[in-house]
Amino acid sequence: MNHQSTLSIDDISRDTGLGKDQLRVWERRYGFPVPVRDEQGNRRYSLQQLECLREVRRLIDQGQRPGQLLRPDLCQNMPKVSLPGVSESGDQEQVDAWLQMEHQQLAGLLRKKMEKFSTRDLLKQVVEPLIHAVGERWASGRLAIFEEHRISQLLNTLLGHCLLQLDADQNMPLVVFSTVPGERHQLGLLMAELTMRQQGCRTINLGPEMPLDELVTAAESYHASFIALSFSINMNRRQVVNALESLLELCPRTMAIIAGGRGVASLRRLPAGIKIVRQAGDLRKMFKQWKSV
Amino acid sequence: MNHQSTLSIDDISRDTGLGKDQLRVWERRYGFPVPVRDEQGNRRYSLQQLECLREVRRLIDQGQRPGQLLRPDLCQNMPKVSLPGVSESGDQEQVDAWLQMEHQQLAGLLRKKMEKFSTRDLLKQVVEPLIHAVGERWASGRLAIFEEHRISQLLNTLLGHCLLQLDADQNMPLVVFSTVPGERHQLGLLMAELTMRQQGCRTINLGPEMPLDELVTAAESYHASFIALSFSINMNRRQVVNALESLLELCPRTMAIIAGGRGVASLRRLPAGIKIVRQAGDLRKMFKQWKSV
DNA sequence: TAATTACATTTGTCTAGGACAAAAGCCATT
DNA sequence: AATGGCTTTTGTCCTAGACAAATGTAATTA
Repeated sequence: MNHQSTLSIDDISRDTGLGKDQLRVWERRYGFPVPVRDEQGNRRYSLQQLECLREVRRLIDQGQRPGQLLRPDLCQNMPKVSLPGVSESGDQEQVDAWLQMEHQQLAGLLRKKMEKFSTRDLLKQVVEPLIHAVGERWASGRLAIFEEHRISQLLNTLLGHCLLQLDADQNMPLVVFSTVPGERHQLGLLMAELTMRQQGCRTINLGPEMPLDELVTAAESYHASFIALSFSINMNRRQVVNALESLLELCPRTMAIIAGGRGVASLRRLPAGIKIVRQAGDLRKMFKQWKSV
Repeated sequence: MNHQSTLSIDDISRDTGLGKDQLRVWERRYGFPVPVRDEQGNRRYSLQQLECLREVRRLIDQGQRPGQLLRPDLCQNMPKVSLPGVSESGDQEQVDAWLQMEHQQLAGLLRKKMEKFSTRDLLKQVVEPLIHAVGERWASGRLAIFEEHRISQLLNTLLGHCLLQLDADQNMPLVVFSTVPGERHQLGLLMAELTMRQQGCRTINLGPEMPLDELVTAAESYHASFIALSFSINMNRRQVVNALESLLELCPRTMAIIAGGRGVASLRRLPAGIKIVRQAGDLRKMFKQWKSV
């Protein structure tokens, strides 16, 4: 009795990241997407609509507005993705080659690079270009979702491996890492942890999506000096600011909050008392300041 | 203008995992939780209510029913958690000690164990007891959420490390790993990947929560022979069966689906054509069969 | 020219109460 | 113990209205 290859509003919401209310109100206002109804009157979407909505999601993330974009006939003629003048980095070709390799080969290659390079060089020359390229491609629709996941997962294990080999310095501060609920990307988190561990910090990574009050409790219970959060470009500003403000309220004054990642780099004004990391240099400055206290 | 230390329905939904509709309908039916309202009539919950709802969540996951549990005065007198007669394993004391260690020490210890033991022994003697203990403690409320996350994350990097050291055999089948949307736990996934890689399988881990259609597309594009899914005990049966049925419809006949984990071990009848892994031995049998085709 | 300010529009999320099917509990029968 | 049928419980979906936060646009000031 499975509605053959049509999807419920719940399926669509899960697979596109759009809210259920959002889907219903779009239908009411813009006439898209209009699903068929089953015998109980529940919405049933087609696979084509799912595909289309994923595209819409990407375009909106890039700054397009629903009112401009959504028209009843959208499934038929999807506007081409407007490619922003991407400043492709120099390693472009190399990264291209990596992305086209067979998976086991790529894994082997990265493992070798890991042994050859220092952690610092590995981040600069391998991890960052890869993450950057994947992000670019995904945003412009040139990379399948599952490919993004595959690479993320691979980098995840790779970075974890690096991390295990770096020892912490008991005289350096303890930093707790996480992301706010709704932010699932943890690569940025691992990169941040790696960078700080490299400087000798003691680090505890709680993984993604820690409820804010739990996060504060955790940091207190571990006697941490810093809470570090990472925000990917996909997070919308409102969510980010909202989360940071809530966190500030919950947090004791003695704890410093560090925010990093693309989702936060472009923020104009944000809650006072939050430190934003835009460059690696900012970190060193921060710890210097911390030591002098 | 931040509503000081009261939470919106969105906050509560995020931090407890309960649906917004669910919260509203509970209020209507059982008189709990009843939030105060702000000047626009929107619900504002207290921190106490959040705490209480988390407890409720745990109890319901253990099999209690909302109608029995929820009463208007619930915040005042919370029923004690009923401890099931846990059959603690023999390594109990050791695991206890691990959980109470300082984080950096534990990390160091596990790293050493990793070097000393074979992958197989590591899984049996370190990883499985830890996961089991964490699961037990979490379910009975003896372990904070953030502690569960901390250990999971640590094991995650540990397992990733093991994985990088195992080589794949070109003559063995290619297996793609993921979890269905809604299943966020990825430790089981890593354990499964490790187990199969140990037998020489080529593996691709797509990380958790891959939309089902994407998952099938991925498996086809990599020319995989198997799709392996892992289900934690927290998934409810309906979701599991539903997901598996949908997947079967999308999947070409030449692809085999493997399901494993606590969430699937207790299932009576499930869609035909899905292979369930209850013991490690099942795997060997499966591959033997595969080779003979 | 660039930054403010004021006003208009767009857009996401909330609300209420009704409806209904799937899940769980219960009881009698094989 | 297992099966089939009945009742209750429970989560999710529905509609349509409301409103504030975000964004765009125009006018004004430095």
